[in-house]
Amino acid sequence: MRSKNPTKFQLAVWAVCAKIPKGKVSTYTKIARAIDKPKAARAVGNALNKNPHASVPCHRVIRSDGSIGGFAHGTKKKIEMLRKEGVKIKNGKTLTTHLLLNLK
DNA sequence: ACTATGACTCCCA
DNA sequence: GTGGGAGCCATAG
Repeated sequence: MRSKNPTKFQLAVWAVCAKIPKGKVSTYTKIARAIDKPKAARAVGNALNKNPHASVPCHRVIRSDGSIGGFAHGTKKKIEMLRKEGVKIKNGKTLTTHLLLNLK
Protein backbone atom coordinates (compact mmCIF):
# COMPACT_ATOMS: atom_id res chain seq x y z
CA MET A 1 0.00 0.00 0.00
CA ARG A 2 1.23 3.44 -0.69
CA SER A 3 2.12 5.30 2.43
CA LYS A 4 0.13 8.41 2.99
CA ASN A 5 3.11 9.96 4.70
CA PRO A 6 6.24 9.17 2.74
CA THR A 7 9.36 8.44 4.70
CA LYS A 8 12.60 10.33 4.50
CA PHE A 9 14.05 7.64 2.34
CA GLN A 10 11.40 8.09 -0.31
CA LEU A 11 11.68 11.85 -0.25
CA ALA A 12 15.41 11.54 -0.71
CA VAL A 13 15.00 9.21 -3.65
CA TRP A 14 12.44 11.40 -5.35
CA ALA A 15 14.56 14.44 -4.75
CA VAL A 16 17.52 12.84 -6.48
CA CYS A 17 15.36 11.65 -9.37
CA ALA A 18 14.07 15.16 -9.81
CA LYS A 19 17.64 16.31 -10.34
CA ILE A 20 18.03 14.25 -13.46
CA PRO A 21 18.07 16.64 -16.41
CA LYS A 22 15.92 15.93 -19.41
CA GLY A 23 17.59 13.78 -22.01
CA LYS A 24 19.73 12.02 -19.45
CA VAL A 25 19.23 8.95 -17.35
CA SER A 26 20.51 7.55 -14.10
CA THR A 27 20.59 4.17 -12.45
CA TYR A 28 19.13 2.87 -9.23
CA THR A 29 22.60 2.24 -7.91
CA LYS A 30 23.71 5.79 -8.56
CA ILE A 31 20.68 7.17 -6.79
CA ALA A 32 21.22 4.80 -3.93
CA ARG A 33 24.77 6.03 -3.68
CA ALA A 34 23.58 9.62 -3.77
CA ILE A 35 21.54 9.06 -0.66
CA ASP A 36 24.47 7.41 1.03
CA LYS A 37 23.00 3.92 0.72
CA PRO A 38 24.83 2.28 -2.21
CA LYS A 39 23.27 -1.07 -1.43
CA ALA A 40 19.72 0.22 -1.37
CA ALA A 41 19.18 0.04 -5.11
CA ARG A 42 16.24 -2.24 -4.48
CA ALA A 43 14.78 0.04 -1.89
CA VAL A 44 15.17 2.90 -4.34
CA GLY A 45 13.05 1.07 -6.86
CA ASN A 46 10.51 0.48 -4.17
CA ALA A 47 10.39 4.14 -3.29
CA LEU A 48 9.81 5.10 -6.90
CA ASN A 49 7.12 2.50 -7.25
CA LYS A 50 5.33 3.99 -4.29
CA ASN A 51 5.81 7.46 -5.65
CA PRO A 52 2.31 9.04 -5.37
CA HIS A 53 3.33 12.08 -7.37
CA ALA A 54 4.36 10.46 -10.63
CA SER A 55 5.55 13.96 -11.44
CA VAL A 56 9.18 13.16 -10.81
CA PRO A 57 11.24 12.03 -13.78
CA CYS A 58 11.33 8.57 -12.32
CA HIS A 59 11.15 7.28 -15.88
CA ARG A 60 14.73 8.48 -16.32
CA VAL A 61 15.92 5.87 -13.88
CA ILE A 62 17.18 2.68 -15.42
CA ARG A 63 19.04 -0.43 -14.32
CA SER A 64 22.79 -0.58 -14.02
CA ASP A 65 23.28 -2.50 -17.24
CA GLY A 66 21.18 -0.05 -19.22
CA SER A 67 17.97 -2.08 -19.20
CA ILE A 68 14.80 -0.14 -18.68
CA GLY A 69 13.93 -1.94 -15.50
CA GLY A 70 10.32 -1.26 -14.64
CA PHE A 71 7.79 1.46 -14.47
CA ALA A 72 4.56 1.85 -12.50
CA HIS A 73 2.91 3.24 -15.60
CA GLY A 74 4.17 0.48 -17.82
CA THR A 75 7.66 -0.25 -19.05
CA LYS A 76 6.50 0.39 -22.58
CA LYS A 77 5.44 3.89 -21.71
CA LYS A 78 8.71 4.50 -20.00
CA ILE A 79 10.61 3.67 -23.16
CA GLU A 80 8.43 5.95 -25.19
CA MET A 81 8.98 8.85 -22.85
CA LEU A 82 12.70 8.34 -22.77
CA ARG A 83 12.81 8.24 -26.55
CA LYS A 84 10.90 11.48 -26.66
CA GLU A 85 13.46 13.09 -24.41
CA GLY A 86 16.25 12.07 -26.72
CA VAL A 87 17.28 8.85 -25.04
CA LYS A 88 18.11 6.11 -27.50
CA ILE A 89 16.79 2.68 -26.64
CA LYS A 90 17.73 -0.50 -28.43
CA ASN A 91 16.23 -3.88 -27.79
CA GLY A 92 14.94 -2.80 -24.41
CA LYS A 93 18.32 -1.37 -23.46
CA THR A 94 19.18 2.25 -23.01
CA LEU A 95 22.14 3.33 -25.10
CA THR A 96 22.69 6.43 -23.01
CA THR A 97 24.41 4.71 -20.16
CA HIS A 98 27.41 6.94 -20.72
CA LEU A 99 25.21 9.92 -20.03
CA LEU A 100 24.74 8.89 -16.46
CA LEU A 101 24.89 11.75 -14.04
CA ASN A 102 27.21 12.16 -11.18
CA LEU A 103 24.46 12.72 -8.69
CA LYS A 104 25.25 13.81 -5.14
C1' DA B 1 9.88 -8.65 15.81
C1' DC B 2 8.96 -11.48 11.65
C1' DT B 3 7.56 -12.51 7.04
C1' DA B 4 6.61 -11.36 2.34
C1' DT B 5 7.29 -8.40 -1.71
C1' DG B 6 9.73 -5.74 -5.25
C1' DA B 7 10.91 -0.48 -10.82
C1' DC B 8 17.95 -4.09 -8.09
C1' DT B 9 22.75 -6.10 -8.67
C1' DC B 10 26.36 -9.49 -8.80
C1' DC B 11 28.28 -14.06 -9.74
C1' DC B 12 28.47 -18.39 -11.98
C1' DA B 13 27.10 -22.25 -15.24
C1' DG C 1 23.15 -14.29 -24.42
C1' DT C 2 20.32 -16.61 -21.05
C1' DG C 3 19.01 -18.30 -16.65
C1' DG C 4 19.28 -19.52 -11.77
C1' DG C 5 20.76 -18.34 -7.07
C1' DA C 6 22.17 -15.34 -3.31
C1' DG C 7 22.68 -10.79 -1.17
C1' DC C 8 20.86 -6.09 0.33
C1' DC C 9 17.45 -2.62 1.60
C1' DA C 10 13.04 -0.26 2.76
C1' DT C 11 8.02 -0.69 3.34
C1' DA C 12 3.59 -2.93 4.49
C1' DG C 13 0.84 -6.01 7.10
